[in-house]
Amino acid sequence: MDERLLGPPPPGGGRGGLGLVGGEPGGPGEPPGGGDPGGGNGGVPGGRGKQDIGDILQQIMTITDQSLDEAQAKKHALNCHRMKPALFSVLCEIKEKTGLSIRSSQEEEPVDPQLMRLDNMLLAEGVAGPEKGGGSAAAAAAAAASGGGVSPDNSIEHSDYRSKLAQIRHIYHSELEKYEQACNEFTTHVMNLLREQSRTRPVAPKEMERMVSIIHRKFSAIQMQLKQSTCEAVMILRSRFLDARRKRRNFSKQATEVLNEYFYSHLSNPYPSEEAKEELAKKCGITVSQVSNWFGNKRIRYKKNIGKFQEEANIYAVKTAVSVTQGGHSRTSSPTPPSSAGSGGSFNLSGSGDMFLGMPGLNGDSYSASQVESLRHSMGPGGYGDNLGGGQMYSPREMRANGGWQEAVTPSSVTSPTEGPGSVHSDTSN
DNA sequence: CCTAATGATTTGAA
DNA sequence: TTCAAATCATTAGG
Repeated sequence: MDERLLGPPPPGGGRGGLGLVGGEPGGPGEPPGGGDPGGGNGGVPGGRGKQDIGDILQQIMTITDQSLDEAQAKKHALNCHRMKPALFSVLCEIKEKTGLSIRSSQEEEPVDPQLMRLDNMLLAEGVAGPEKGGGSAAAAAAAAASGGGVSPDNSIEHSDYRSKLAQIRHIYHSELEKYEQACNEFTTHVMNLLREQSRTRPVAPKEMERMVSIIHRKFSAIQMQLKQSTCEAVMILRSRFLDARRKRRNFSKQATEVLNEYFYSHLSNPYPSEEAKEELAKKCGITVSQVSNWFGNKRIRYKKNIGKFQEEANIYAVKTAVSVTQGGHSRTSSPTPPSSAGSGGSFNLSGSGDMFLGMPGLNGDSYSASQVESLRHSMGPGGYGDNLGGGQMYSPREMRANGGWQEAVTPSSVTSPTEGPGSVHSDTSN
């Protein structure tokens, strides 16, 4: 007979999906009064009222321990309970009193500075922001900035870099979209939940907003992680592709030619000014810092082993001498390396600054830096070829030059047994 | 594979 | 900041 009261709720009950939007009014719940343990007594909210509310509260308390099915049934019972309106109003009152405290502890979003940083970086890298256009534009800008706008080999590497960056961007966006979707889904989920609950207890719209903002905050925290790892990936990519040390390219023959020309024609003061560096960089299709690096390396390596660079020095000395005496037009721009200059141009050298440049080559280790210096001094400041190229401007460190930019090197070191091209010095006496 | 050459980076001084 | 010096890491040639 009353089997329905004891048995489990029929499957057709109020259980749509997760029971979110439940509340089927026509569900096979208890008949009126069925949930009333005390029975009788009509709807008088007097003496028994308290106990009724306690009952309901108990149901609420235990609801979490129940299976969903039962919970569903109880919920329905709750909604249909005749004391529900009373409970509702009580809850409203409670809420009224606590509402202020809730409200005061919310609504302040300081916009995480770290998130801003990440956003900015992703935007700058072209990962975030407008799809293709922004990305390629940023990459192109980076290429232009680093390569001075030339260098075809550079662009190949950059295309590789760009494709990898695009990959990252794609992953980033799809993940972001996924998160967004999940966030929206979850938000509607919670909203539905709240809406349903609002039939049982008072739920202010403010509260809903707060809930939503909490959810959004949680998801934005996840997004931040995504952004962070994306940033890391980009950084790694950058370091792998843009760290020139890892992927070093030798400068083009022409570039080294230009640089060497400058170096040997300013041998007395091989410190190009900022302007000169810029011009050299432009001419060579490299960056200014690369020019600086080159000169730094050249100076130190030249100084360390002048003998080794004699031939080179001769070559460029000839070139500059020729270009000077012949009114600027010379084979400096000719693609063929002036290997013939070493032999064919030797006669020409004796007249220009070659007297000291050629000597060491003949004598091997008999020269010394001080000799070179004194010779240079005897020739007057600037040495040979220093006036090449017209508007040459010395860097502020020019004073160093006359004192000898290679003064630091000790002449004895050249003749010391450890170096000298000709010296053998085998100390292996064991 | 070994080695020299070479561009870039690091370190410390001025 | 720039430079010298030492060092690293890659490239090129044997």
